[in-house]
Amino acid sequence: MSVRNIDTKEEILRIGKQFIQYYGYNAFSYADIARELNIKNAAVHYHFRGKEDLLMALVDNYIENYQLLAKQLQNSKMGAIGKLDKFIEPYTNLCETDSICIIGSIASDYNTLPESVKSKITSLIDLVLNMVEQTLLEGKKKGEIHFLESARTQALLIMTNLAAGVQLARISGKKDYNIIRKALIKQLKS
Amino acid sequence: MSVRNIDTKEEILRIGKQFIQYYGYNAFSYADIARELNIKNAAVHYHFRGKEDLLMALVDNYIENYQLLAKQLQNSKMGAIGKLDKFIEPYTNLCETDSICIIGSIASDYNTLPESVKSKITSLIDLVLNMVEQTLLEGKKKGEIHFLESARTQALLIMTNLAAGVQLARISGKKDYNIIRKALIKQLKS
DNA sequence: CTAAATACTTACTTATTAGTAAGTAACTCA
DNA sequence: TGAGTTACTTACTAATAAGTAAGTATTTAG
Repeated sequence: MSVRNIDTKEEILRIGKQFIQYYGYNAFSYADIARELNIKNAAVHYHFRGKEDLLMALVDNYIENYQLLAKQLQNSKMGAIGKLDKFIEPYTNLCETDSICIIGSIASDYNTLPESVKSKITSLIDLVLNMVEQTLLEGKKKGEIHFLESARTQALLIMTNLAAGVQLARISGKKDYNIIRKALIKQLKS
Repeated sequence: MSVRNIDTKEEILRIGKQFIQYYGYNAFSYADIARELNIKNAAVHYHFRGKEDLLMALVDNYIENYQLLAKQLQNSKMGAIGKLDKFIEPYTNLCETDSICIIGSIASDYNTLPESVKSKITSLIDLVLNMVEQTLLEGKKKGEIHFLESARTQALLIMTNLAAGVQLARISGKKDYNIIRKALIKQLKS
């Protein structure tokens, strides 16, 4: 080897994340990742024994990031709307690249995934739902936002609106996603 | 051939529909369909030249069915809530078999699909959204249901709640789907 | 300075994919 | 009755999938 890569493992994770959000788990291969990074097929297997391991690492990654976000939101003095914006922002970014969220992507391929991933994704959803729920409760307490359902139910509604919103945006364009996003915030404010 | 099948073509469509809702477009093969129907791979190709043609036929099928439903709802004397229930019912049935709706399934695999399908799925979404929008407008006019957003926006919210609701149900169970479904109806009634 | 560990490549295997060409049995209609 | 036509099967191909074993160059540690 002439030039060593600084961190191939992280690059594989980066591309893997991109691919799963753009193509879906069953529609990209180790060869695709290798091509993108100008390495060989087997190099990907060196860092992640199998596709299952790569997916597990990716989900772990998301869990870590959401745990971090949850802590940040907990400790932040930001208002509930601001916090929800922080939660919504990544979905808006996904739209820009015709990508969908990891939960939607995994849910779609769920019945073809190994058991290890199936059980891990449950904690990710729990984490996200709890974070939104807490933010909603806090905002309601402060009188900043309003909703009639339980915070948990409201969190479910918001999450499904966003997850399917980015999916819809792929087909009928970002306009529909933005309509959904704005309606969500508007409803909570009124 | 000893015994001729009554209608293999329709059987292929039936299984194809099942598979796309259960596994996703990129996770089932003609071999899978053939195995299920006890025919050979090539027999599937006889009825549908390629996977793309099968998918097109499936989407056409959905379009026909939704056109029929739209007409039925238009001519029905049923109330708006009853009509929405008729729209929601299939999603509830999908949940029972850990399946997701065709729009969600196609949206997830969208970036890997042939152009022909991509453009056709747009009309399906249009059809569904218009149907819900009209039902909402009618119900509002009669004072049967209430919502603050435009009927189109409200239709988008309902559709995304349901589409992602069935996806979520795969992972965290039917309970969450039912919470979403009941909250939707409750909100429209109040 | 050397042995082991790291980060790969080369070269392969086995399974599965979509798809096709050629053959065949049964039905259909003139 | 016999010449299509329909609905397949048999038997294949070329491409791609995930995955592995063995080799190699570079880095690190003692």
